[in-house]
Amino acid sequence: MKSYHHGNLKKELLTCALKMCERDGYTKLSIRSLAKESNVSQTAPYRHFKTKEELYAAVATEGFNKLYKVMSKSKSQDHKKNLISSGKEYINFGLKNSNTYDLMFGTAIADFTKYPTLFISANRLYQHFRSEVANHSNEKDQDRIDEKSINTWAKIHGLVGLLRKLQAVPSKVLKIPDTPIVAINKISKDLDGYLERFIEKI
Amino acid sequence: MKSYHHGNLKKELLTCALKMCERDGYTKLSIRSLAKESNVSQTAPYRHFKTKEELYAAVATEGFNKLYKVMSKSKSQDHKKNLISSGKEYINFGLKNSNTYDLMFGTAIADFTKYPTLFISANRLYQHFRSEVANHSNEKDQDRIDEKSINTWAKIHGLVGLLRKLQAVPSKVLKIPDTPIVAINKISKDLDGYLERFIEKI
DNA sequence: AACTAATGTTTGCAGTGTAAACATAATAGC
DNA sequence: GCTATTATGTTTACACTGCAAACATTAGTT
Repeated sequence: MKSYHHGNLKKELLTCALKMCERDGYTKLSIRSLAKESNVSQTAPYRHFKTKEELYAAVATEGFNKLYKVMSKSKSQDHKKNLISSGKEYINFGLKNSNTYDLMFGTAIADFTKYPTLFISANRLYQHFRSEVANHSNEKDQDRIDEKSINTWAKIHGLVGLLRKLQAVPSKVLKIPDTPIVAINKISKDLDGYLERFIEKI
Repeated sequence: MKSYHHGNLKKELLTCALKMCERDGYTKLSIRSLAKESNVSQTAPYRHFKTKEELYAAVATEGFNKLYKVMSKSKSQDHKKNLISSGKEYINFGLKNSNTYDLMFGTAIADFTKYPTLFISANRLYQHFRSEVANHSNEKDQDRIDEKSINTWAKIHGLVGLLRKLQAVPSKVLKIPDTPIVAINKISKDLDGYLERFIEKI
């Protein structure tokens, strides 16, 4: 028999939201549909997430944690290997979890520093990435390390955006010459080679 | 006296939508609010834009045309100057017209190739950018030119994304050490120098 | 056992995208 | 010039949304 109080609704809402977000996109993730899929009343989620943005923030936080996990997997002595592995994992995450990725890096959450746990998760990810860049580049100057890190991040982030455009397009578009799509497609087909060249220029 | 038929509603809706989009963000741009601000009935816009996405596409197209305009302004003999100018204009556009920028490069329009005028505008912009990269790099191999172009574009695009995060954050956050925000802020304060170094690595 | 706080439901409001039925005006064919 | 057609406007309607307020039930403290 179902009790009035759910007991662990917040956690259940969050995992449900993550699932829905990935399945339907965050634009389709509504508080009401979330409530319905969790078998509670329409407004029950408001006891745990004051606004929709707060729910977004919670999902995004989970995203950063997941991404941190896969990016800190590789612990080789070879720093270059670590960085390449991280890059691949990042791209993979962006392509496979594209809807969560949007939440993490898009504009749905206006100011991510408003949500402490989100802020912390994002910072931790950056610090890890930064240390990999520092290790690889043998750089000492802290400002240079920062610049290289942002630099590299920006490039990978931009690349993910472009690869996703490629994904979204019907395949016949690939036959139209002189479009950015065919250029991206070429990179996509030799992503490993691209990343090798990529890393040389960091 | 106001006639039943507006006469030029489509154009008026579009300019109004552009204005509203920039003012309030594209998430706030609703067909109903657009209708209201244009002093027509709630559903009048549907005679000109079959869906909301089609309206988005129209706004994004205008965005690409605007961006093309400012990026093809510089016509120096010095190819490097042209490229730097374009980069600056791109960043500037992304920061000043951030909401339109989201529409152009975000996921609100699932498949931009579905809208021919949008597709054409985006392609034209890419071709222009690509020719600037080609001119600057003195490269002949077409595949390399494509890769360099995508490369550079990805990086600038990513940078815009990060700079916008910086913009969105309250200034006190800049005092918290060891965050990506302070790293981005450093770049932001010497954007010209950054772009100079940037272009050397293309 | 009783008071309080936490967490659930019901109800209600204003706003949304969009389909359908209808009204009016511009236009094309005769 | 009259009429049939088409383009473009309005009204109405439906299912959905975020969220506030009032209420119900339970868990935790004292």
